Amino acid sequence: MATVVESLTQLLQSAADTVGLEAIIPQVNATKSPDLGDYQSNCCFRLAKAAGTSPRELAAKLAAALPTGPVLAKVEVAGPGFLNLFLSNAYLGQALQAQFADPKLHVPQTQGTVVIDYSSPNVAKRMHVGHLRSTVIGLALHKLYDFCGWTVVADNHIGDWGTQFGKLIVSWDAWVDLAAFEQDPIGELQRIYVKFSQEATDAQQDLAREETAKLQAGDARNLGLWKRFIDASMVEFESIYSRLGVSFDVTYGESHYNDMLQPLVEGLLAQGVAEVSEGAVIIPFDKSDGKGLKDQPFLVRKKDGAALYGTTDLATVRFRLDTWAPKRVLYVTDTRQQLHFKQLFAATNKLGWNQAELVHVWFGLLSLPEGNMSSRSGNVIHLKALLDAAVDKAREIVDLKSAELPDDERALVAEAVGVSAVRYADLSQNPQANVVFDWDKMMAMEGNTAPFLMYGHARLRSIQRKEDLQHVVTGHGPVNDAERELTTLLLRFPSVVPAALEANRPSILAEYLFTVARSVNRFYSQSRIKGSVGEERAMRASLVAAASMTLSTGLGLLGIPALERM
RNA sequence: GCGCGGUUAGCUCAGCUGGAUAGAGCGCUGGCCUCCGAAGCCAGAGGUCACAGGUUCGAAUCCUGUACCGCGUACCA
Repeated sequence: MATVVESLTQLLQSAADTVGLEAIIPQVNATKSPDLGDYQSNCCFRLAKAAGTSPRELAAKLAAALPTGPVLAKVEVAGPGFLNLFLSNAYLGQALQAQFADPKLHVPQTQGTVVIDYSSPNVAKRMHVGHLRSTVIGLALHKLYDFCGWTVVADNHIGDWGTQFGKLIVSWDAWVDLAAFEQDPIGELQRIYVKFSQEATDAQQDLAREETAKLQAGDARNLGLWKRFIDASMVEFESIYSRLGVSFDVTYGESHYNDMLQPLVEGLLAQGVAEVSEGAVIIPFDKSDGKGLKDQPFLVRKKDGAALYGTTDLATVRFRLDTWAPKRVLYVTDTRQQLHFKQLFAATNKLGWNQAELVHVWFGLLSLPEGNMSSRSGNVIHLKALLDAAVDKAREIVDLKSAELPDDERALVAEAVGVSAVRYADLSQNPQANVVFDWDKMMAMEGNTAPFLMYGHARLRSIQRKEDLQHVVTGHGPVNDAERELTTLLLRFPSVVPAALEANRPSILAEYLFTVARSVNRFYSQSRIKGSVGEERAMRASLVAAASMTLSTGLGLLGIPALERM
């Protein structure tokens, strides 16, 4: 069965043919108020001039040619030429049944591989709230693409190579407290790293460069220490990832590309794409390479011969193309790297590496009220501390509201609710705006929050249990306003998910789910299942089933568990 | 200088492939649990959509300019 929009578009098209309009693509949109119908079309404004009439007259002709019947209950011409389309309740019921007979809820499926590069923290540092956005947005995209049929390769491109290791090695030799390292590896690494950046002498700085070079040349001792730092870091990262439900397919860090870098640069020089400038190797651009790229060359080798992250990223593109032949590659990082990726993409164009669509999914900066976050100055909030605080707060609420649940379940609920609240706080806002960290906002549990959405779902499931309802959608159409509103909203799911995916903005889905949850609350305050019988009961039970499936599926795509009880 | 963002209700923000009276949350005021979960629902107060032009039947949305804020802008990532 076609989706609602497809059906309406088709009806309009055939009406247009009847009237004698040619080659139009009539658009229909959801209305914002039920008095204006369920859908409306503005096509008459655009077409009137060519047809030699006024929009209103044309709308009247189209309305007359639109057959009311099984789909359309009523067509009205309104205002200066709007065409308001009212769907029949019976059709809405059938459309809902068809949508929920499909495990993918009519979300269009796409073939192809997408590589998603997200989270990507630096080794030897504790994850802080600044890492939240990439991780949480990246995970949601991971799930969205997966749901839409893509083959997803999630790659955690960790910062496990480069100059910070020389510094760490020098710091280790000078200051490490092994007992402290045993206790809290990352804490100790971070302590000595901060100490280095605050206190290192010039001699130590030089030594650090030497140690970095030795590491990259394969020095056994340095490699051993390096491995130790990474292992400790991965334990730390995993503890956060398991709470956030994140898992990667591969974790090729920057180190993985080390051997490819010098041959790559030599190749670029040989091809004439790169050139030597001021002792360094650059890929120069002019304005034909992209807006703002003039005089912004891409650096691929420092004058001391070392590679830098541009080099690594270029090698990474090549490796990903060769390994997975992706159709699309997403880089989920903050706004500060926009120029870098613009340069990287322009460089791949010059090289003819056009097999994949490379997309920088960027998000705004998270700062603290005291200013920008900085690991060095200690002006950070650790992710674990934030999650723990949110879980503690959730626990208080669960204890208060759901004392009847067993203790261990309350603990699980608190963990799910607290972590989800934090996750949703970040997911639900415009990713491209900068935000100032706010404890109360991150841990809010009322209003437009994850707990609100989870509550909506849990309550639907509770109704199903208490009323012993089947978890299926029959074809009975809605009757009252709340039922119609919920139905038409649920029918929009198949267009919302691809929209969120194509914009690479999970917040589009989050916002939709919020409106669904509100509609659900209104619905069961107006339409009681208990005590209802016959067709009315079947219809309401269907809405409960359809809404709970939509919420659990949608929440799942955001990485939020849809609990049965909370 | 150039590039990329931001500016909408007291506060935090949606809405930006142009559409009919600009929406939420928090806070504030007032209702709703003998009734399937009140982490909820209903009602109310609250807005020159930064400013100025332009395009259009129609602009918070598109274009141009201005102001203020943030970020980036060759050897860190």
